[in-house]
Amino acid sequence: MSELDEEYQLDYFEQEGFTRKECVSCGAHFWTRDEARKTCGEPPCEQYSFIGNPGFDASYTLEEMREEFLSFFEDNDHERIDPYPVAANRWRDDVLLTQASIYDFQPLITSGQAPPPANPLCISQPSIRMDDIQNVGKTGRHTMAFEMMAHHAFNTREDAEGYAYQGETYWKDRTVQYCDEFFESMGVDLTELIYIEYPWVGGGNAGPALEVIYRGVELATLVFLSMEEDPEGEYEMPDGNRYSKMDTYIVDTGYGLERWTWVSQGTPTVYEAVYPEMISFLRENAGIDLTDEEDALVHRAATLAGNLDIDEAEDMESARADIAEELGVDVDRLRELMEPLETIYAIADHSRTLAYMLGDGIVPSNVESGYLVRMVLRRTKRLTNTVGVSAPLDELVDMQAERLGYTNRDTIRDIVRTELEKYRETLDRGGRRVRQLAEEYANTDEPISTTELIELYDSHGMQPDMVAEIAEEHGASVEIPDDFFSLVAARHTEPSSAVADEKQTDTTATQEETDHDDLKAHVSELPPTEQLYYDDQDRMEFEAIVLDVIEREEGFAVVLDQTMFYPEGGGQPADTGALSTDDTSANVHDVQQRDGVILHWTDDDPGKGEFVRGQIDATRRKRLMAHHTATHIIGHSAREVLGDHVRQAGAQKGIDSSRLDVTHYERISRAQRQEIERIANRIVRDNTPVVQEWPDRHVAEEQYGFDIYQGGIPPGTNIRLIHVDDDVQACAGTHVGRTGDIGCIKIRSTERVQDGVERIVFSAGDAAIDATQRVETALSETAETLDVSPLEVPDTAERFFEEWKDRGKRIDALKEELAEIRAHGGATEEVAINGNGTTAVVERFDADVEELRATATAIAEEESVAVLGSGQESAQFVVAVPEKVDVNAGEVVRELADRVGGGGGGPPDFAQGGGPDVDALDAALADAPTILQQKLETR
RNA sequence: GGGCCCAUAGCUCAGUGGGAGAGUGCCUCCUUUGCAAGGAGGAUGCCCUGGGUUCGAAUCCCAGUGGGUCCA
Repeated sequence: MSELDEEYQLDYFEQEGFTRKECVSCGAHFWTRDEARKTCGEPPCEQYSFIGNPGFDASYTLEEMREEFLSFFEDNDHERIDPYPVAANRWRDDVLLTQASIYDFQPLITSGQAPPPANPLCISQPSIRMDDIQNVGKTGRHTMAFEMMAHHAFNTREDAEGYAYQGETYWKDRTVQYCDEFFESMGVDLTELIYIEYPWVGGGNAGPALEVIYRGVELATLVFLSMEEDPEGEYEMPDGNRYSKMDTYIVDTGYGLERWTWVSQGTPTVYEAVYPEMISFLRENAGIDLTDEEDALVHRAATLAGNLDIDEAEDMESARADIAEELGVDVDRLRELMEPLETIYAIADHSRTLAYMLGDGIVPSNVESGYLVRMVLRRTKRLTNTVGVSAPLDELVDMQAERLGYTNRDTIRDIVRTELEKYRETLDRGGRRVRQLAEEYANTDEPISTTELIELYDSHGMQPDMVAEIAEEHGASVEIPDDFFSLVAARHTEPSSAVADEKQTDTTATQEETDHDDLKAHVSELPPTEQLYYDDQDRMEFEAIVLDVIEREEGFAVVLDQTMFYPEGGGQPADTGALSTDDTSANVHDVQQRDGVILHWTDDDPGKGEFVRGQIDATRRKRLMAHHTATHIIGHSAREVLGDHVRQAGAQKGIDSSRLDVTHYERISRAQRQEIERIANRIVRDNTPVVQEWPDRHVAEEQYGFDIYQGGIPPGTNIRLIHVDDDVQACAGTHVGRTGDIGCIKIRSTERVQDGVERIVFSAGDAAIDATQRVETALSETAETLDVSPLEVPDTAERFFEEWKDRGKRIDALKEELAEIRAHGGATEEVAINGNGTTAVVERFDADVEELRATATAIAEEESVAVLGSGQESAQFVVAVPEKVDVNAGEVVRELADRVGGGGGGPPDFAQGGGPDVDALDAALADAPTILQQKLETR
């Protein structure tokens, strides 16, 4: 018996008369009340047996089931928690989407650094898993969007200290008991339940776990999260890594809402149970009208399929043949009936996914979660096309959004429409490209090359099957290689230079690491520095005692008992200034925070144990404060103008300007920019106080929502909130006392930093005046040059530009005329080249090539060879040869250009060239007749 | 965050180191009872911006701007 086996020896199992058994089919260990049971009950060892035979007291809708679960646990002393957004990157940076309820509490709460919102708690957490996207609709059981119902309890060991929660709430026995009781409340015969031992591993944590099986389907997973990865650990888990026990141990359960709803209804597929209205709407909309006989056939096929262990779309394809045979129908007929329905199931699921994503404020983009939304949206659009759903996609998403209770439905629809328009343009562009390519290939017997296919997909977003469809309409064939997507992937594996870069970065990182470790040793000995900068943000002087001085390669790191210097963080740069004693003064050029200890980087050693006076560079700090508060105001104004989906995607405060990156699905127009600026300055004029408070984080979340975490999630039981007008944000930065202290805010530019992310660059206070004046100066100077008033500059500039273009045209025309006159008017002299009447004009006139060219052409039209040279800037030749003269202009030019140290060339009838040696120009021209004669003779 | 692609007439694009092009649209005229259409002629352009290479850059190189796309 391995160490882990003991973990499953529960008192509760013993009291209830469970036996531990080994599955005769797969060897898994499981617990059951049924003495006669031989297998673990889960596919492939056993099949589903709930379809058409639920065994629950009643059937439930999604909403009813959710309520049953939550109120059951509420009745058992759990607090009901509102679900978190599906955009998990709003509180953690390691994942994009919420995939389970435990995600809500990682990493700060699971590690014990922050308390849970309630303990114990229950929740129904919307989650999105994109791994199975191609199986959705096909297998009858996969969904991309789902809700994970869960109850959680957070515990710490008795001897553990310093955690945000203390002691044991409950652990394994109670968890299993709750599970039994909940099943019982649904009217289930408990002898049918099976608890399979199934150790759980994920994200650096692990623990024993039980899978709860009922009638062939897994309805819950009870995870006892209690270990962390540790090479020295005593437990070896199925992933091959070693783990050791943590001080915290957490009950992490998962009850899939969709599965419970499905099982309660016993329908052939999960989709019919979960969104029946949407399915019937889509069926009607797509004109899928089955006869009673067909309907019955589909139902029987789905039931058979449901009872098979179909975990992949490919398996469905092979299973289809067996099902068809069993039902005594043709497999193609069955496929014809089933496929449209499968597509509709997927559309319903994807629309729900989109509603969650967009409703929770994910903005489509070419990066991160925004890209995931875009992928799902485009996929859904393609599905609606294949099955002939005519209802617009924004309406489908809206149906789900309404059901899910989102209030920002107008924005959701707007984003869907904007995205669809973008997709349409992409397809237009790609389609044209494919047509063009197809026409080229149509003349050959070759199929369109794989290289082209990859290029079309990777750079132009054209799916290979779409390419095939379009190409075939235009008479070209396409062969899609089986390993197409791995070929695309190969294109993304890094070239050698990138590897070198990476190594470079690695060394730097290692250096920093060493640096960090070294400091860490010092820092761990020291108490956290008291932060004075929050007490009175206007004070710029303080007194402190030097606790330690760490000598660095360059300069010193000074640690004080308390400080007013703000360490770099939250996009706000560090303060600078000085630390002085009676004897010395050290400049502070950087300030950093490590584990609560603030390090002042100085150029001098103030002396350990000394009493120092700190003086902060007040101008710099005040500018930073004004910019920081202004950043909040700009963000708030942008949200007001552009919509509630606007979220901070990054920010950097500065002395002269700051920037705020916000999520938005279109370019910010000039009018919108000006409106944001107007609102921002109105807030400044209102001169409202900027208030800081330190509420309990869960109280803050409850009251203001997750939007307070614009700049990341701070640790701790209490968090610092900054109120600016109606805007509330968790923020560690320093701020002005009243909005009026900012003076004014000037938006300087907006740029698109990524698709879906707009950068707003602005200046506050003095810096705003400076910036405005610089622009004004530039405008004034331009106005002076044009000799008009600044307001007339745009019209005047446009007029000048137009005139300038007109003059260019006029000059070109005049050059043509001049060339004509030169050629005809006897201003040139013809020389005979040979006895057959071939003549040439050899001339130097210092003009630009344009003019030379025009003249040469005119001369050639008079049936004379033209050899023209110009000494303007460099030596330039133009040679033009009439059609009937057998001389290669290119060869002549090369000969001539060689004599001025350059080169040249061109088509046989017209060539140009030149070289840097202007002094040799005349001599070269003098040789021109000879050269021409030679060229003629060698023919 | 990274890779790749694109920027030329109002629009769609060709041109890949030496003379800026096609189709469509536009203007004028002709044909036609009118429409659809046909014929003839014409005007279109900082060839995205700034550097560099070159005797010479729409074309090659670098940077920037704007857009697209795939991947994590």
